[in-house]
Amino acid sequence: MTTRTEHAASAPLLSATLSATDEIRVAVSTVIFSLRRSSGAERPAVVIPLVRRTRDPHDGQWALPGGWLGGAEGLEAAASRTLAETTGLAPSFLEQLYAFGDVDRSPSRVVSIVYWALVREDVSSDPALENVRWFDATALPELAFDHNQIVDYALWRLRNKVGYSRIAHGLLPGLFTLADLREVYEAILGRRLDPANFRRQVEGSGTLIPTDGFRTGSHRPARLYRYNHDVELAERGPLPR
Amino acid sequence: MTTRTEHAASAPLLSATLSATDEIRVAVSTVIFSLRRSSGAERPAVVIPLVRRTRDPHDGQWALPGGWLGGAEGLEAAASRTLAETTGLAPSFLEQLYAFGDVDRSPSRVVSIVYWALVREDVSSDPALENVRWFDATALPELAFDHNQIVDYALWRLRNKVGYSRIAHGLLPGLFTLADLREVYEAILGRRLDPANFRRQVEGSGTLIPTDGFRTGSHRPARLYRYNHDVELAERGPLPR
DNA sequence: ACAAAAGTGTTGTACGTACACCCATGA
DNA sequence: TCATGGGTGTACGTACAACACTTTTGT
Repeated sequence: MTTRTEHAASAPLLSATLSATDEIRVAVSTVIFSLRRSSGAERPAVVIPLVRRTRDPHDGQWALPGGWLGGAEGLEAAASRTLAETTGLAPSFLEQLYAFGDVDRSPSRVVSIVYWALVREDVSSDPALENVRWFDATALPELAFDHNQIVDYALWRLRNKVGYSRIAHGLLPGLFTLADLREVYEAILGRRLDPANFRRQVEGSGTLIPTDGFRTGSHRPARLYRYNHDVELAERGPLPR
Repeated sequence: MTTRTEHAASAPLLSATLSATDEIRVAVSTVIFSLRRSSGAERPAVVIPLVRRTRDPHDGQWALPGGWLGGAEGLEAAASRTLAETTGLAPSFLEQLYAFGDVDRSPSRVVSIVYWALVREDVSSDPALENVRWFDATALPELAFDHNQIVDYALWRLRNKVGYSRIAHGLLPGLFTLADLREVYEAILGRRLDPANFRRQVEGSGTLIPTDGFRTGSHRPARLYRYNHDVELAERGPLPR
């Protein structure tokens, strides 16, 4: 048995089905989360932008924004490009989700490196773009390729990560009340949280800085906070950058 | 601004540096963890197999086992193949780690999908293979490419995951004592654990089944346990398989 | 008998949850 | 004045760390 470790040459092994690598193409897609408050007095909803396909594999269906990886472009850079082209915004959080490479996930052989991102809700309703629509992440239509599974996984990661990191701040503008922040958690987790306990938890975490401002408008004014940028939104282990 | 979502065609965007995708090749590598008990009365050590490169990029240096992704081969299948070629063993745990795709991580453009795996220590010392050597994971030489960073990240994931899942069982044979299991945790985490508290924690988790066997030899005999295969080694969210 | 590991019991602290209660504002 | 959300106080239960203690073997 031969040991194959070379990254610069490949010798056929046992089976002829291990064909040349040139047939494999690399794509980068991104699951972009934002928040949309329905015009009424509703709770905010987690939304993601999808793009309608205009070509043959799954023509007409909705798909995640993405594109081919450029030859002089890193993975994260490709995801950022995707994101800018779709939303026109800079993400407050961007992380690799997973690499999908099943043989039958596309008619041709495609390995998709999928990222997920958060964008603040400020201007995310900036629809100067054709063929882009924002969907409620919990009520998606049938998407192209395996993109439904991918979004499910991204949602799972989001809900998971919100429990042990401070990424929820990445969905809010610079100034916000504790009720705003709690609503983000509630929208992501899908359940109500106790306001009193939530306050103490997040106040004790050292990630919030109280300001002198208050939000007035209804009932007792609520203090405005801003995010403490000394702490990272999420730890990523010993990964580059 | 044009929105690009097509997975089947790529139109050049703004810059000519986004060249054709055919130059990009996809490799799969695997960080394989096992345990090695030094012959003396030592604590077990976390070890990984490395392969000496015999070709030009980083010729002679040690590198992670891996190879080119086959055209008819899924990502996980490619990692399994790698693993079998290196150790001759079936993994007790196999999970995708990360996709590395920086432009300058190799002289040619290579995107590496990296997996990490656990193999039980039974036969992992089966060195019928050339150019393969097992190294203490905490004392590695300088490796080829960015493989030192990759191993660091895999070690971080291992230490992390051992805290909230039962993957430690994946490093032990079918029957083991609580002291065996505790030693695995101690080897991975690098610190001693209280035997009394450890016992209660793991007994209460429902993942262990006590057998009638005991291990004798020194002092009071210890009960042998086996793993409860009804529970998964680790939850993976809504991922396929 | 003694050393050492196997195994049990007890206690204190930290933290999350539930919920009662007061405060400040708009209407 | 009342309704409502902002904000504080408190009691309970679980989880975990620390550590004293008993049990069972080999030597």
